Amino acid sequence: MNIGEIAKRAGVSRSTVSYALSGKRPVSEDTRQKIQRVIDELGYQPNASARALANGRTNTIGLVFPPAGNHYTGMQLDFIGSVTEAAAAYDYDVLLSPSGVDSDRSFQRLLGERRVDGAILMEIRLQDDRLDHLAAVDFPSVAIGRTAHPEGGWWVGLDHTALAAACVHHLADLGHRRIAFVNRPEQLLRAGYESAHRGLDGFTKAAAERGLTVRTYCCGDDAASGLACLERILHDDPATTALVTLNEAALGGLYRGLAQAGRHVPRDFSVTGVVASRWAETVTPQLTAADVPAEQMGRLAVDLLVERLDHPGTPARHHLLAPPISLRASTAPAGTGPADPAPDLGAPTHP
Amino acid sequence: MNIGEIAKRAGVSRSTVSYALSGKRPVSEDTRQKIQRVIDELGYQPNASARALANGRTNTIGLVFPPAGNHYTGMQLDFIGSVTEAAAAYDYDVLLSPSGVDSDRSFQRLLGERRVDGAILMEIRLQDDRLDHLAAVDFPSVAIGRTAHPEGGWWVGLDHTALAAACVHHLADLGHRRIAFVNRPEQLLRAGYESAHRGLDGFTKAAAERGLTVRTYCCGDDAASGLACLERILHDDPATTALVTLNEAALGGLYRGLAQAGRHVPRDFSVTGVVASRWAETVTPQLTAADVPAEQMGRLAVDLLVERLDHPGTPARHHLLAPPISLRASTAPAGTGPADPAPDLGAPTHP
DNA sequence: ATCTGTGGTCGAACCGGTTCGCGTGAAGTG
DNA sequence: CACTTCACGCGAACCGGTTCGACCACAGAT
Repeated sequence: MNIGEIAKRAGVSRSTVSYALSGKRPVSEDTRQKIQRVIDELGYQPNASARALANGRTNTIGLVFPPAGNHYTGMQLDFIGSVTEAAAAYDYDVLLSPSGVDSDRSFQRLLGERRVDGAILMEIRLQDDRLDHLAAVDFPSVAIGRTAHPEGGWWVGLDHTALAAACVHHLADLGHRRIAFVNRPEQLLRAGYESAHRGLDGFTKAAAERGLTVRTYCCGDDAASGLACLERILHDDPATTALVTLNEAALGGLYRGLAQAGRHVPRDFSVTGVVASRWAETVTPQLTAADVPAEQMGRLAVDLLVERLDHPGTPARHHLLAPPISLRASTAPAGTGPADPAPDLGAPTHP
Repeated sequence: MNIGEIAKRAGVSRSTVSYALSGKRPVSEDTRQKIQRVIDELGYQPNASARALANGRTNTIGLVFPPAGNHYTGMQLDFIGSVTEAAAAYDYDVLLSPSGVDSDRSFQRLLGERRVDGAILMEIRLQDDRLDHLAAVDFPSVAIGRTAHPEGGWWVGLDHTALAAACVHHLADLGHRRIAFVNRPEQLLRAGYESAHRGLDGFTKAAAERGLTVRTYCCGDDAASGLACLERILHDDPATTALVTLNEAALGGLYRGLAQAGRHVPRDFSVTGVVASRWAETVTPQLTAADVPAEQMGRLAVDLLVERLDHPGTPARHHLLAPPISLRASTAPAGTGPADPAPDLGAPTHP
């Protein structure tokens, strides 16, 4: 079931079969049909490894998606799905690598062993050794996210600074004066995750601009952490009336914490942030948030990578997205509820 | 940067380098060190395609994960993550294929072009043409899920029948007499998805056994559908006091519907089902449910596949899991709330 | 001193494709 | 009619590994 077998049965040489298939040289209609019949009959498909070896391309792209903390987030799922489908449209397959760093065996395999033609990286850090490495060896790649110095790179990113600022302005416009920021886990912040840093920056600057009183928190990527975080927020400043979050996995926990503290959303407390729409719509009341356009980003990343692969030497391109805030039901003007919380609500307990 | 270059610089033949690397024939300590030095110096890594071509194994497994309906579910994410990590531990890479059927280009590439040594399939149907095809050509694969006739196959599955029944018994024990079943989308049921069918079976039989009054519903995989579904449930039978669901993506919508209808969970209405713990813990109150052990299932699937690859001819094995129900906060004895809902609650409206 | 065994190495063949150079015969051109 | 042009097909080399058979040197056995 290899090309030699086909050639033999069709009574031609191996090269003729190859040319009949690729069309890179003319082949008479007669022999082409003869070959095609044999191929259909035997159900022949050329071996991918042999082809890759011969022409130096694997027709595979690598998707590097390190676990964020200990588990994977919903946003990662959206990226994986959209990247895979976009790649399939270009007849590329996608190879997964859970690598967090440059030195991971899996990362080394991708590059060193030339398993993939190019790579898409997720969970970018402001200083990212993987991207540095890739740039140093001039390996075609596209980042979903951007480093501290994205100039001259290929990436598709979200303007977390602007998005977080927009959330602040939205709350400030509604009259909120004391708001909290719920970030990704501390370990990710320390590791330099760009969304965590840029989001925090945007929040802090916009809050200063509007003269707001703020507190910022790190929060684990799960509901229990969200609950605990909300309890800390209300403990630290019971007069807080709103929060902004980047942490979609904690969202359910934040809501639960508010419910347990007797704060009704949005009457007593407004919640907003930067979250994929599927999560924003899951909670009750639905979250007013900047929707992360994950499918679009995945598709754009593949488009960029394919362009880079097809036209080596093209100057670098990128896309910086800043989706608008979708008004749903979790924010409301401040002060419609009690301005000062009842004294016994300061440190809520739970079962 | 190929093996010939290494050989030249080390002053030996290509075959000697190969043997030094693989250890399949003795190589003197001297030459081995000489070779190793050159390799370290040049950072040489053998080309994966060439190696795959020569020894007929790609060291890659395929993960076939069709979109469920139009998008991907959280459970799929958990599988993808755990499969990828388990595979990495065996030094296997994972190739993604979003194929729904046998004839997809991406599926054909995986098999016909021999891109992978084996495959793991998700979203199994009771009659699954992909599995039939794989069995026919004796291609090593493991299913996450089981068909109508799983005998003699390799799979790791969840006992949806028993799990759904356990939910029913749990509710019946609490005194609920009128309960609803919220299934996956109708299109998936029609397509023969095993979880949807076996879950429905288990629910129906157990309900009959306990003499309960039931209604069953299909529901889209998103919050809006969940809300709509709950409205239908209360419209069709306002006396319903509990529901069982397999649909984790609809969960948020179901809760929202209950809230809008003025039914307090769990006082007026109990909710349970078969749902991954990360989702069960996100909603408020947390869901009492049979937790889908997705990470464990992914790991087991990889274990089975690797065993099958390493020892061809081993008799088929499988794992059928039936995790217990985790008691959380969404179920309570029936009848503690109003037995008959207030008349104006029959057909709730929403903004 | 010859035979046998074995550690160590090499050259060549092979995996299954692609591609280059060349040869052929027929058609087109002056 | 000689001369180019081009469609068509073949054989051989190549991609970068692995593996088989053979060879040599030196050890221990007889």
